[in-house]
Amino acid sequence: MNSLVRNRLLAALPDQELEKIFTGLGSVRLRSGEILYHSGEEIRHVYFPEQGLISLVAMMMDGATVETGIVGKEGMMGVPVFLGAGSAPYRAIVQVEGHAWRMKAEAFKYEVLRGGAFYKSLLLYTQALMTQMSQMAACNCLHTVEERLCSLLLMVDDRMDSGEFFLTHEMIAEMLGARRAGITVAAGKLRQAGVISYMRGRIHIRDRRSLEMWACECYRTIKTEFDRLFAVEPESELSGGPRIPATVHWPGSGAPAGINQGRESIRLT
Amino acid sequence: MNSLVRNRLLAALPDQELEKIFTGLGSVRLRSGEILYHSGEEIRHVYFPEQGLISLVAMMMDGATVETGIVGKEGMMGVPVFLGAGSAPYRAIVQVEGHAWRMKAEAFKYEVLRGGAFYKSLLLYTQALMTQMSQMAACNCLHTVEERLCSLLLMVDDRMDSGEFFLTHEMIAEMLGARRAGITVAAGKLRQAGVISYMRGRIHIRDRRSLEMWACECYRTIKTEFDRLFAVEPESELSGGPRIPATVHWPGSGAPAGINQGRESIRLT
DNA sequence: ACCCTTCTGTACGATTCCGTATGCAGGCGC
DNA sequence: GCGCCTGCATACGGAATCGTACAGAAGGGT
Repeated sequence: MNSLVRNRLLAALPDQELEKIFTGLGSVRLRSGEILYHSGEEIRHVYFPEQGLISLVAMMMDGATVETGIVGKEGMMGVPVFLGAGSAPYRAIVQVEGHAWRMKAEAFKYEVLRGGAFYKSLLLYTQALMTQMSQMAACNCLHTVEERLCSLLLMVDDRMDSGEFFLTHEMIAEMLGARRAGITVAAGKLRQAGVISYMRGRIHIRDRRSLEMWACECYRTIKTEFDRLFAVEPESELSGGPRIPATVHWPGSGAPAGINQGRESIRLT
Repeated sequence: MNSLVRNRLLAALPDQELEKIFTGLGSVRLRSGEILYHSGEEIRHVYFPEQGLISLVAMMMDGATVETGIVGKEGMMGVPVFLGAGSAPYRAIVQVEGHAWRMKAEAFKYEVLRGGAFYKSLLLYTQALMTQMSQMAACNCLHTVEERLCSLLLMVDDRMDSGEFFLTHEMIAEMLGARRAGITVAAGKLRQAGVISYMRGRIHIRDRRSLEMWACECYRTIKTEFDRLFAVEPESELSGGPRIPATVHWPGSGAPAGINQGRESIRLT
């Protein structure tokens, strides 16, 4: 059975709790380039991506940007709300279009701060995000653009439903804090080696195994930590995967199209 | 009145709660170079530094290191415990000797996870730490060793009781993920300009204002976020600063020496 | 007083990446 | 079919940093 909720944080909830949360959720499209949070501004909604990709991006005064975190269907955008801070000094921007559930920050606080399984898993998710940031901090310092490109592609791919996604060299450059031309060179090498192919933003992972060889260890470190923190418990596997409350009424304009398409497995585990 | 508890997270607690926490605390010395947490290993204690400095350090397989977080009297070492993860993929190492309160991880979980003011402020501290990591990730990518050195010195200085502390070029190199020789060159420039002076590890900040000019914006971004999250509420300022329960019995071998020396103000605010 | 360790100063070729620029190509709008 | 915008390829001098190496200086131990 394919599930209707693909966001892992939501899908892992006990039926009762998911049902309760669900009434506060609305479905929204994530459009590439859309800025969800501006640096320092009040956070109005938290997002639970179902498809697509959102970046946490640190911005410098001269306009330089670096991605410091990445959120897809495995996580949530809006941890600062969860932590009791109304804003954060970084920007959240949609890199790969898709759709997400979202919830008003106020409602989220009200709903979640009472504790429960959801709360616990959000704490763990926060730890995972910190690991990501920490490792990226080290990675940015020690590894080449080429290695970091490979890690990025792997992390993106983990959060996608197919081995293909849309990211221009320009966008990647902003994520890695490098020049566009530098990305072209690095990506060119990967293409030459048959590891990836791409054309006008459409990137295709051709040989994932090789990509992992070219990547720095940071990718694996981060992934291992995610896996450790969100190890699937035996009983929840037996229970037939993610559930959705029977009585749910779909908010917004109905379920997003394509929700049952693509690969079934969530690869980030 | 000088306070006996200088750790800000503890000092900010209401009397009752501090008293409760205090029974679980023991006093320990932090010795330079001491490793408090090994990467990936179970965390046994959480630490609340009173003096000195602890680094969160990411380690690569080839032995390369980069600091991704820094903890002094403004914070706590052991956020992963708080978040429900028993370990984290980075190392905690004492950079500047001092002393701290520590608490068994189990007791900490039992004591803290019940909620209360402490819990709330730990959530905020987690946010501050994430900001630090995030900004450092960007900084490592975009700024020169010289700029980053300045930021580091400022962050260390903020957590010290005097404008002087012990850090060799070698140690700084490991924190910044750079070569020792590179640090010598950068530090040499600062000395030439009269901004700092140093001799065999003893570093003296001579002109803080200039140091801030040389530093990248990251220092200020991080500091601003700390200040925002831990803005002192009016009434707690009126109440005469940090308090300690009247009935406290000092754990360990009594209060550490020197606890009433040094500057009174906690500059990290 | 002397040794020995630790810390610092400095140098030099190699490497990575930047800043910038110029040209080509795919694909959309008209 | 023709422009035009966006995305990609490539080049070249220059800056930052690396890897490495060697030597001087400070200071503690014997």
